[in-house]
Parts: sequence; structure tokens; C-alpha cells
Amino acid sequence: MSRASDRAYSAIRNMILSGELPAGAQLGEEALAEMCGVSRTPVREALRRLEADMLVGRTDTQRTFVADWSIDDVADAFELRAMLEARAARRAAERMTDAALARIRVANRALSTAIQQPMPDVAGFLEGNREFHAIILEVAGSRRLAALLGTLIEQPVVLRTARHYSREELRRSHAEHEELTAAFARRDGAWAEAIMTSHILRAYHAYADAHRARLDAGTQQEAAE
Amino acid sequence: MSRASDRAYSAIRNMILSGELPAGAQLGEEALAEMCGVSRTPVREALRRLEADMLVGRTDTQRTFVADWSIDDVADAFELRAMLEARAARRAAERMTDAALARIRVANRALSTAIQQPMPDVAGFLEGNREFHAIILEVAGSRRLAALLGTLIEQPVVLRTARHYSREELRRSHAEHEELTAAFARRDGAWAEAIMTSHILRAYHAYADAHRARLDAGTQQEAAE
DNA sequence: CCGATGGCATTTGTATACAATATCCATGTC
DNA sequence: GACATGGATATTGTATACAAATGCCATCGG
Repeated sequence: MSRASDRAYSAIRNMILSGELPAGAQLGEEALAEMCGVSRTPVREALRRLEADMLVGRTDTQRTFVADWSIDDVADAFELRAMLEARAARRAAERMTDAALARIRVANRALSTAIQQPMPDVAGFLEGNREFHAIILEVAGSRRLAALLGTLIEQPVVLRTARHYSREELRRSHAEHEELTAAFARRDGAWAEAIMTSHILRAYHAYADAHRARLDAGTQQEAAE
Repeated sequence: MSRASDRAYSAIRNMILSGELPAGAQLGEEALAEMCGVSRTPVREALRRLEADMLVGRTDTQRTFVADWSIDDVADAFELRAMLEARAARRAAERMTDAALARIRVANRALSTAIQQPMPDVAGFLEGNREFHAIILEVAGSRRLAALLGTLIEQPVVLRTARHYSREELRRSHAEHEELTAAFARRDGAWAEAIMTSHILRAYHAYADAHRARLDAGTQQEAAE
């Protein structure tokens, strides 16, 4: 992370995820370079990586812009993520070790602690959640699967969704993690696969519902103006 | 393709796929730049892309080398490809149009012609095959699915395998394409998914068998020396 | 008033120089 | 003789200058 290109990557990425750079915004290399305090060379590398992540797009004439995520794109991404994470869960169940199982339980405990605070610790929840899924991916032992999922796990949408989870949703998510752990403990690949599919798709519908609610609110507000 | 970085990408890629640059070979940026007749800047871009394709790897100190594909890596890649192409086939069947169906039939006819020559036209077969799978991916209508499959379809292994297909294997492959077309004509997603899974996994086992045979031949030769 | 055209401004692409870092080999010490 | 150390050498990382292309806008002709 000390390399200039890594700093540029993180900086631009954060600006996109935080919404500081809104969807559709043109990304001039020179302007980004100045923002990041580096030259254009590392910025160009960072943009290529962000393009691979599909966080930025390119016009037919090589102008880069912040990618716009339609609701269909989000559905598409969640569908693929469900398929790939489910596959990872199955492989992980088939290859599970006692040591990894212990680490998964630790992550789940941290997650449980986070959501039982008087004011739910969302950052703690996200970190425990990330760790949980990371261990599964590690145990699954497929470098390619990990690479493919890498471009799907930390999308703008996913991050923003979790922040709006209700306590009930957080609790439900944790319950699913517990059930997945049970499937891992029994080395039951089919079970793990099924729960993981459900786990991701439920997260998708939580997002879609929230999105629809947001749209309705926007429409009402427009009507009032 | 006229850009220097594109030329560098193609050139290096071809050298890897042809075996001119053997697995494990160090890829000095300066040396590659000279080979491609460009400067280091576009070579660096090309290497980043090839790294995303997993055709080149990187040491912990950022030295690049031609990726070494163990038999397990190949199995891993085929397994993922089977899953993703099967998903694409299902989506394509559900969204199939008459126009696309006609194009698929044209591709299949070309493929059929290629394998019925006295001396099978392998290049023609590969082109028809590529077109067939490309149309399916297009009809599937998922940019992400296309992006993920992009890194899996034209791997060194896949290309080298097809060149050693027997006429019987070519004929079988074509028969599977015909069956897939039938599934598409009936808009039967489950059927299409199943055939595609089988289609890719059969190709995998054809490769694995050939690989084993090659290993055995090598061992025998060693024993004879 | 609308659209085409030309040229200026902006942006991206490439080459190259230089800085930082890693590798390798020779030398010296135990 | 094995291993650590240091510096020469090679390689990668970054900045910058310049070339090529793209986009924008004003001007001109209809």
C-alpha cells in the first residue's frame, strides 16, 4: 500500500464508494493525479484496476467515468455473487479443517457481539462478516474463484446496503452464519451451498426493497414540490 | 488494436500461448519492450492485463513471470467455466430470440462444414465454436458474466487441447452444439444448462486424458534413456 | 436559424529520464 | 567451508515531456 499507484487506487476507490465522485462523473487523469498527490502514471494504473473492478467505465474514445449501476446491474451482480459464493461454500464444507472451523466461530462471535450492543456496531458487523466470507473463500482453495469473487464482494451497493440494515436483519444474517457453520461442522457441501445461496439472495432482496422505498420517497417528494 | 499497449498485449500473449515464452520464464519489461518495438509504458499496461487474465504471475517483489498452470489449476478453471457457461446457457435459453437462434444455426453449420473436410479444418472449427459461445453469452445479456468468462475462455490449455481433438471428438462436440440449439429453440433453460455443463466438462476430461497420456509418454521416454 | 467546418483547448497515449528497490556476486569473517 | 555483508548491477516505480487524438466552440455558409 505504500506505492503511489496503490494509494491512488484506494483514494479514487474511496471517493467513488463514498459518493464524493458521483456516478457518471468524468475522471480526468490530471485532476485525479493532483487530488492524490501523485503523477498521472500511477493514476492510469489505478484506473485500469478500477475498470477491471467495474467501478469505472470507459467511453468509446477512452474517457473514463464513474460507472453507473442500474438496478439491473445490481441484480446481475448479486445473482453471480450468489452462485460463486455458494460454490465456495460447498468446496469449503468439503475441505473444512478443525482449525478453520475454529476461526469461523471466532469471526461469528465477534459479529454476534457487534450486533448485541445497545447501538449496533455496524463497522464491527461488516468486519466480522468480511472475515467470515474470507475464511470460507480461503478454505475453498480456488485461486480463480477468489479472483472472480474479488470483483463482486465490495461493490458500492453492498457497502451502502449493510449500513441500513435493521437490527432484525443483522440478527437474521448472524443466524444464517451460524447455520452455515453447522453445515461446515458436518462437512455437508450441499447444505452449505443452499444456505449460502439463500444468504446472498436475501441480502439482495433487502437491498432491492430499500431501493424501492427510496425511489417511492423520491417520487413523493417530487410530487410535493 | 492499433495502440502500442494493445500490440504489446497481443504479442506477449501470443508468445505465451505458443510456448515461445515457457512457463516460469521471467518477463523483464525492457526485454519485452524491445521485442514488441514499443517502450516500457505500454508493456507495463499489457502485463497488468495479462496478470488479470492469470497468464502471468508476480513474485512478492513485483517481478513478472509466465504463469505455471498445474493440472489442478486447469481443473479449477474448467470447473468454474462449466458453471458460468451453464448459467449463460440457461439465461440465453430464457431470453432467446429467433434472430439469435438463426445466427447460432449459421455458426453451427460453419462448424459442421469445417469438421467434414477430408483433413479437418481445426481453425474453422475453433472459429465456429468461438462464435457459437459468443452468441450465447451475448443473448445471456449479463455484462458481468461475460467479463468473468472472458478470463476463462481462451486459456493456453483450451487452445492447445482443441488442436489435438480427434475427428470423433470434433463430431461429438458438434452434436452437443446441435442439442444445445434444440434446447434454445424450445427456450428450455434447465435443458440448456445441463447440456452446457456436460459439454464443458467433457472437454475438460478430453484434456485431462490427453495430459495423462503425454505424461506417460514422457515417463516411458525417460525410462528408455 | 440550423448545420457544417476548422482550429484551439483538453485529454489521453507513449517515450524517456531518473529514483527506489531488489538481485547477485565477490569478499571477508568465523 | 559456510554464511553474512556490502556494493555493483539489473529491474521496477514514478515523474515528466511531448505526440496524437478527441472534444468544444466559434465562425461561416446555406
